Amino acid sequence: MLTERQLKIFQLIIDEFVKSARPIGSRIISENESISVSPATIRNVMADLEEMGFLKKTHSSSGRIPSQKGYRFYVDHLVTPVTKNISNVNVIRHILEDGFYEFEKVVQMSAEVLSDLTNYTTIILGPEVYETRLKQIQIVKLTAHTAIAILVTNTGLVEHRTFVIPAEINSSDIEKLVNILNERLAGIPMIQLSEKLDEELRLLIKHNINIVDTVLDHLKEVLKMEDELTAKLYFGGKANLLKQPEFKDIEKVHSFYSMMEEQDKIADILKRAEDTLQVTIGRENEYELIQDFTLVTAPYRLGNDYMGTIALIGPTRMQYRRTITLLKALSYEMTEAFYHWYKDSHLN
Amino acid sequence: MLTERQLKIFQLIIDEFVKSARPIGSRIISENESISVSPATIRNVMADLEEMGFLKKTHSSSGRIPSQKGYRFYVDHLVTPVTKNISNVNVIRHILEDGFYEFEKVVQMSAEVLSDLTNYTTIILGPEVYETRLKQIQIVKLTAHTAIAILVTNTGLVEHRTFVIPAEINSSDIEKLVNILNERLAGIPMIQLSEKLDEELRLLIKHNINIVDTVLDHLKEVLKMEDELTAKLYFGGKANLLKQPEFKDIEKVHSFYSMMEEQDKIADILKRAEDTLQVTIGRENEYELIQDFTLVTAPYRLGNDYMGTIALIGPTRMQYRRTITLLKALSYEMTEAFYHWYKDSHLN
DNA sequence: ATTAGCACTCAATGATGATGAGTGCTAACA
DNA sequence: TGTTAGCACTCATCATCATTGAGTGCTAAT
Repeated sequence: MLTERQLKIFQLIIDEFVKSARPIGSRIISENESISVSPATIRNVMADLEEMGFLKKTHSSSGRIPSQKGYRFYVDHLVTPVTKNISNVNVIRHILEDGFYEFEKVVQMSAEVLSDLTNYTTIILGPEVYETRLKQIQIVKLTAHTAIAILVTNTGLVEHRTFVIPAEINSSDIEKLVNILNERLAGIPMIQLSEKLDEELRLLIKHNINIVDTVLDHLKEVLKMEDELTAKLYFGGKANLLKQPEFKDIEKVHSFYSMMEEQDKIADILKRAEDTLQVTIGRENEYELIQDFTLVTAPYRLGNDYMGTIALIGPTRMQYRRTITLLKALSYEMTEAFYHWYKDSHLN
Repeated sequence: MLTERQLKIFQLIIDEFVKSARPIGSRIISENESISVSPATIRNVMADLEEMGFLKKTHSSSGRIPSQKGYRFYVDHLVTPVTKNISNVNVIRHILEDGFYEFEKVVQMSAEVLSDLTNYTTIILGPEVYETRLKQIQIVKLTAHTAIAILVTNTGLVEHRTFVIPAEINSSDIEKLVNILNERLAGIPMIQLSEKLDEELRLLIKHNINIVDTVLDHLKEVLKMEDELTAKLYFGGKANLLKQPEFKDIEKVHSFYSMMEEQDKIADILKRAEDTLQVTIGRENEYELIQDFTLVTAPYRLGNDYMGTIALIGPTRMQYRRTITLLKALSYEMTEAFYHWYKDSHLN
């Protein structure tokens, strides 16, 4: 176990390093008011901490910087349990209360605010589509041979897609079609729509409406919506990390942005974060391109059901306390907001 | 006027500089097969070109790089009139043909493809909303006290927004409301919807439907859609410029990204590009933050009406011929595609 | 008009030394 | 026995300086 003094010095080193991004020497620590021992003593402590693997040097006579193990320990044992930082949490709450008009916009705004507050990059994974159900479908004839299908989900997401229709089809047929679709498909999980249409509705529709098969084929394609159905990612503060000194060479910038372009990979990782707030530091990340960073993730829920994940990416030299506090707050507030928002949508 | 030899050497210098991004010396030029004079002679020619303002030096004994005036001259007089680069143009055409299912996606994909083909950053300005009209409106009740209004424009754009409704209001009232709205508002320019509702429909609606004023107030707000109504920007290849050697220092990267965040400014600039293909080089740009770059813009149309602008941002050291060819091709193809797509939408 | 030759300029590179922030170790001290 | 002053040592950083080489402009010869 660590002595109290060791802990204190360790914490100070982390704090200083997070501020300055430069190796911390014994002198800087000794200048802290709360420290009454000499630099030499601190050097001894530092040597101990290094031996235990919490600190490391950049070269043989440099100051110390936290190791990955050091950060891990810091996060697990030294990050004090969320002191509610009132003003910042309020910012978040206000957004969710005032601006709660639309899922996508709320999420997008949250991502941006969180990035502004932390100076890191936010990624929010939207609700799993497996969970969302069709609320209503609408078809709007746009030109003589094209129409737009609009799908509204129970989560308030609106998806739309244009498709080709034969010129012969008339408006009242479309109206009938829409009616049948709504009667039979409302409440069905989005992921099953296409299948249901094919298996259960095709005959029914053809019985009732004078409609060509191609329309149904197109509609089936529309209902598949492969791309749209995978959960969406919302980004905030993509450019924020440019401010961090660890990005002084272009190479890192480049690799960061190519990482951010691999949305499938990112989505995969965020999907796994269903449980609770998680901090994954450097090499702990499975995905290679993130191994220079720390990823902090927290789920948000609808009631008890996992809905999606909020994530922050920053340098391993991260303001962990602040980040964790804010992320916890946001995930809590989002969960709350969604609860109030949707609590009656379960009823109908 | 320039002699033929001066022209040839000038062109070679530009070509070389575009490739290498390094000042070009007389030796490099003399090594070109098509040049039969000695480096000394080339130096004389270069001195002439410099005196005329087409070239400049980075220091007193360096090779030459093109000046802004040089690029201007190159673009105006030496860029050969678009030799159709078949394979690339075909890529563009395929996207527009195969993928023409939805305006937004086509535009987004075009932006990305154009960026991939050029390695610069693409910005596409969506259709002016002043030109677009309401095709149909739909209201979907989402929860007991919220509803989503969905607006489809004649250009196939789908906008939606959630708003609060009183719990009392019932579905058949909403249906009636939607009917009236569609009867009276279809074909009206998006920009006037809110006003029309207030001035002409308020009484009519209240006459026919048992509805509270607050609903209409909310609806009026929804129809305003301030943010959504300003033409949208679609980006492609935002990270591409990182590859260019002129971005080796982080400062430039940073200023580039802050420039890209000023969407209003960018939209303003692109709106002015209604006429024809324009190349604006460095300081020719009014907007300061772009003055290190070259902006190439081309409009796309619906018939003869200006719809929006396609733009490429790259370093002044740009592959002008290629860029211009591709941009012309894309603007032509988009105009064509929209024409075929919408030609009958004028009729109804 | 062209070009070989030459002196000159300057960015880029690398070697050298000084500086200083930092260490570990030893010995003295409380 | 834990703390600390003192000291030799390490190494990144920075400035200085010389070298190199790619480039120029000018002059004189072709």
